[in-house]
Amino acid sequence: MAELAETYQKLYSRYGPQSWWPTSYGLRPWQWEVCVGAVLTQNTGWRNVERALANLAGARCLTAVDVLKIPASGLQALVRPAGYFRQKAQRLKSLAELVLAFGSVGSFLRHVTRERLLAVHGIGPETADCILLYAAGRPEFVVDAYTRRAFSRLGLLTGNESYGQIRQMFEAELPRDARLFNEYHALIVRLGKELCRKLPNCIGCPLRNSCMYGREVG
DNA sequence: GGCCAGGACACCA
DNA sequence: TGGTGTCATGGC
Repeated sequence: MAELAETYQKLYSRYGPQSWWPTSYGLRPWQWEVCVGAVLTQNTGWRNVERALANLAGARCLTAVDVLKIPASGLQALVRPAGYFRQKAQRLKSLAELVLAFGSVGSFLRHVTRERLLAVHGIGPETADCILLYAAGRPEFVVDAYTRRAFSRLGLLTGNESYGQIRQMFEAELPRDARLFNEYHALIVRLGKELCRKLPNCIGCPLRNSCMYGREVG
């Protein structure tokens, strides 16, 4: 499966560095903003997440302590643009509780385990891996809907693999390097946004003229 | 008006 | 264990 390393090189050549994760709303510390974004982006476009982050910043709800202090109804109103606002407000409070159980965001990121994150109601495997990779800087590969779609299109996945199977596939072949995993996931999302969702053999596929494997995609 | 977006969980067979 | 329904907003 050397294709995964080769695919990364081709995506990087095509799109260049993506430099995820954007943190520019002033939540503190910036790693907490990544954690909040990871929850808010669940099944939601990033533009709507940005509206919610701007609301939080505007209301000076900047830290995990602030999230615990604010009434649920107030937090719901702030995150409303990101959708599922009742669920996500509760999930942010649960995550803030876990963070503060470690004393600080820094301590939380150094010591929290993946299992401890997954034990939080509303934190699933992708959200947990996003937090570990993008906030804690740990080499945990993030799998999402784009990964399934793009690599199924390339014939490297059937589309029926579990989250853990896909994650293991990437982590087994690639060097465990957080910067690599960071860029790779972001590049996959960039590619995924260009792939036509409705037509598996779409002639407009961006891979058509620089196909990873020297053949038509589909 | 329908479809989709950087998921997770409850419920059921 | 796998399939299905639910949660919700905003852009196109």
